[in-house]
Amino acid sequence: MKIVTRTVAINNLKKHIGQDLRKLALQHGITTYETGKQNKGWKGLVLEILAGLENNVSKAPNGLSYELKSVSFHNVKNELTPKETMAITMINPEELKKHSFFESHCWAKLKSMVFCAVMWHGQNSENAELLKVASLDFAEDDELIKEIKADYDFIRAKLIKEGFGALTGKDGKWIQARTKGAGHGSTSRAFYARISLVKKIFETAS
DNA sequence: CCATGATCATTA
DNA sequence: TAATGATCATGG
Repeated sequence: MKIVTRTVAINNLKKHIGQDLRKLALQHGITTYETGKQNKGWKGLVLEILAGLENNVSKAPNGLSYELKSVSFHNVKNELTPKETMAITMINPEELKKHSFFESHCWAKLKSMVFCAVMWHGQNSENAELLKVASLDFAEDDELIKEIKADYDFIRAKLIKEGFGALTGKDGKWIQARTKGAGHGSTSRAFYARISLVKKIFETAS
């Protein structure tokens, strides 16, 4: 098991900017689209490997103190805009009730992330280029963080007051508690970063 | 079987 | 286009 610091991970990723991720996925034996079935998580897996993490799709933490995330981008009026929201982490109802924002997994991951912008080529895209790599550290007194914390507190209060099932993607200004089930009846929830937040993060990190 | 990766489908 | 909810492939 190699030790990969965040800096090293970023440098590793930067070597691949502009390259076709699908080709790299094949080199590393990651199923993308070849079997006829789409693995929606393949980009994330490729990125983890490219960063030097020999991780699989196990649990959330990459073993270190940072998170590796990828976001699809597409062009809107000459501007590169995030196409989708970004999953941050799963919501554990018990932990959400007990922990404040700065004790939460959500914050732990958010404060030290590595973002990968990936070009989106339409649905069922078979290829994607790595557009950009950015790292970002949040400070606890960051203005943006205060607002995110407010969203967290709002969602937390709603969970306690109305229950887990009352949470919806409508809640929150910067982050939301969307459904993210296994797709077979069971549904859980996860924190998602709204597009506006993703965009802001990239502007800040640039 | 479930948690995790992130995208897909539908609606406005 | 944007927003919200639902879904799939993968490995332990």
